[in-house]
Amino acid sequence: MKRKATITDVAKAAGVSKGLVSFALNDRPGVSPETRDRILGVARDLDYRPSVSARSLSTSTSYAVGLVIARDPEIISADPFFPSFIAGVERVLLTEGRTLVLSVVGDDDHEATVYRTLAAGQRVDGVFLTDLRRDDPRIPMLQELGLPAVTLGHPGTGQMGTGGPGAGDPGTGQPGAGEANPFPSVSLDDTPGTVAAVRHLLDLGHRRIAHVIGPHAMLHASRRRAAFEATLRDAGLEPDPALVVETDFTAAQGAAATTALLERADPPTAIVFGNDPMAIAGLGVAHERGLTVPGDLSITGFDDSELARYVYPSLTSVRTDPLRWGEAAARTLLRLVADGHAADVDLDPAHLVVRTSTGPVRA
Amino acid sequence: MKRKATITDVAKAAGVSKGLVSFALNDRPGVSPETRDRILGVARDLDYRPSVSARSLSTSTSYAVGLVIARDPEIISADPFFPSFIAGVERVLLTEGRTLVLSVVGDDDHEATVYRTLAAGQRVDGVFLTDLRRDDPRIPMLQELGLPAVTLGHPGTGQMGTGGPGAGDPGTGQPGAGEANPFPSVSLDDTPGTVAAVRHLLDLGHRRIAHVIGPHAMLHASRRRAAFEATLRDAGLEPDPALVVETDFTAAQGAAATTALLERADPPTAIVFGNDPMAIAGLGVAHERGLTVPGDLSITGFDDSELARYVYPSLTSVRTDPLRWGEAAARTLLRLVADGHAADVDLDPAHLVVRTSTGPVRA
DNA sequence: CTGAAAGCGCTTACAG
DNA sequence: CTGAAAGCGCTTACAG
Repeated sequence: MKRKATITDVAKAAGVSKGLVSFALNDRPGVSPETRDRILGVARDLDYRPSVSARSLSTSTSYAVGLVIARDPEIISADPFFPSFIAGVERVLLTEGRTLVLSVVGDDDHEATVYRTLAAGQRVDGVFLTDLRRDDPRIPMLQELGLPAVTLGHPGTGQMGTGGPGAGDPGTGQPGAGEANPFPSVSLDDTPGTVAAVRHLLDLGHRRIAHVIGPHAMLHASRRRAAFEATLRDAGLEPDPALVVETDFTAAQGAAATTALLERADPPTAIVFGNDPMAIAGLGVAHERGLTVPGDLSITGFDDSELARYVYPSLTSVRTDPLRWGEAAARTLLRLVADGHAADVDLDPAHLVVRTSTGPVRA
Repeated sequence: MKRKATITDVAKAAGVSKGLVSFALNDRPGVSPETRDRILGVARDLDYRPSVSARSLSTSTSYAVGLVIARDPEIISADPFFPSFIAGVERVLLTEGRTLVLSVVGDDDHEATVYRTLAAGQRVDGVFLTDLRRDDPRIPMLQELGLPAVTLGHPGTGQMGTGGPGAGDPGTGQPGAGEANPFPSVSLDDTPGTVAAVRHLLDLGHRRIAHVIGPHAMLHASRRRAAFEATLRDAGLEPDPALVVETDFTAAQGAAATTALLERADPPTAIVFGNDPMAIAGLGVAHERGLTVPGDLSITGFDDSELARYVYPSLTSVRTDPLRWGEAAARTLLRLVADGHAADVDLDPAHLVVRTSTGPVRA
């Protein structure tokens, strides 16, 4: 294990100044081609790699971006969203020589501390903001800290895309409380997926459709709920609040919600779940109670994880493509950090993937 | 967004030298209590946070550890092992002011590059080595790079604990090819879990038991296979190589393996799967083919993920506790980085959690 | 117990 | 096109 070569070693070996080596390496103008090639050759021979901390100190740049996930460990491991999202992020970071700093914090208190520490210590140049919440306190905090960020979805309207209100899209909801997003957003509108799921069930004759959603505090939960209810109203049905159950996204609460719904005097004939693990747990509960799916109960999931296609019956789900989402978010964040601004990105909206867990309501 | 306070600001405000501030902050001896308190007070007032890159540059320490995962994104998101492991790691990192640098690389070529870059750029002070492979090339590489590491399991014998060969444990296998582990290991012996799963099935009367394992190149796959076969031999049965199917750990290949096994002229009456997603996919295939579980087919999983208890029938699985594993690995790595050495850790071995996906063989 | 200074390995004006 | 020097914000011997 030989001592690491520094820029001084390279300069000496190439017979030039450190400054020139730096210029050559970062290919900035002002270095003659021959000198440049010579320097690069020497650097390669010496297996020279710049020290990130030295660069960071000079440039006030960390060459890293941060993701802090404020969910219970149990949920994170059950829900395939984040692993896929992260894989997408990594895909672009790797080619850009950037690094991902990941933080998993249980509760929200710790969350603020983590952001402050990351920002103050210059650990990261920017962060991803996921699981947007109503009047998300992280947005002003990040602004105050001067830490660039990219939001997943619009803070005003959840994850909504540019679609905007109109064109007969009943799930649109109101365009936010007027608060503009100071950060670029990368959105994947899940409204069409939710709407399609409900319409699909309506078309199959279902009239009592339940909705098992994520934490109310998360914007996308309330937005999906709005889309869900608007679609019902569009069909002339009055949404029954008793058929909406809030959960923390765990399979455990998905199962509990299903049990509660099925034990009602007037149980639903279909349930729309907020993620696949809950839907799979719901499937389990239905089977356990001797119900057949979709004969007695239709079920839809959300996110279309790998398992969706392999459970029995295979799960009708809404595909959101977390991998591409991660890629787009990373590209946007890098651009924001580099240029000081970046345009909003709207990915292809979520769409329904119909499989066999949904069927006609029993006559 | 006010300018960040530096150590110079604190020194000035406290009327002392930068050096003394540094001593006070890192509570090293040689600062009078009163001065110390004054400095700390000023630091708090100014909301001072040391610049990590400046500290890194002075101390040649990055205050970060690395995890590079060389699996296909698809697999990572299906398998809850890593998310849980990472959550455990974070739990201890957070309290130690350390940070996790995560890298996800598809293929193994990129893997080496990533390690070299992390090491050369001084991005991390140490790394976790997961998914140990036969004669793992990463071990000599890391040694050469001078990058401290902690291995999950012993390189010689897979994930085996200290249990060692003997005490009637048929799954022990040979104690490695003599190559000593230059790094401390944190092990969670999965042999007892595998043995218990097979014995459980044998007790239920099963004689044709299949094994759907992970990639052969991964040590734990071959070690579990050895444990599996030894347990069968112990019961006087000759393992049938045709009943062992290698997969890449995806639900897709778990499903395919199940189909292949069930289409045999002499299908198995029980299948032991290498992870839960494959087992759940296997469950789906069985149901799809009109088989009942466990009536016609018994199934066991591995890792005991959250979903295991909520599918139907609930999945008998082997609990490996990735969260505690992550905590222990992080503590060990931090100790190694700080002290230059750390003792091996053996966690409680994996154990079987019996649920309802296993039952007596049909008469 | 405290201060002044050098050094970590880069980048970046500033001169020539 | 190239060199010499200052500076980024810390830590750490070295003196006193």
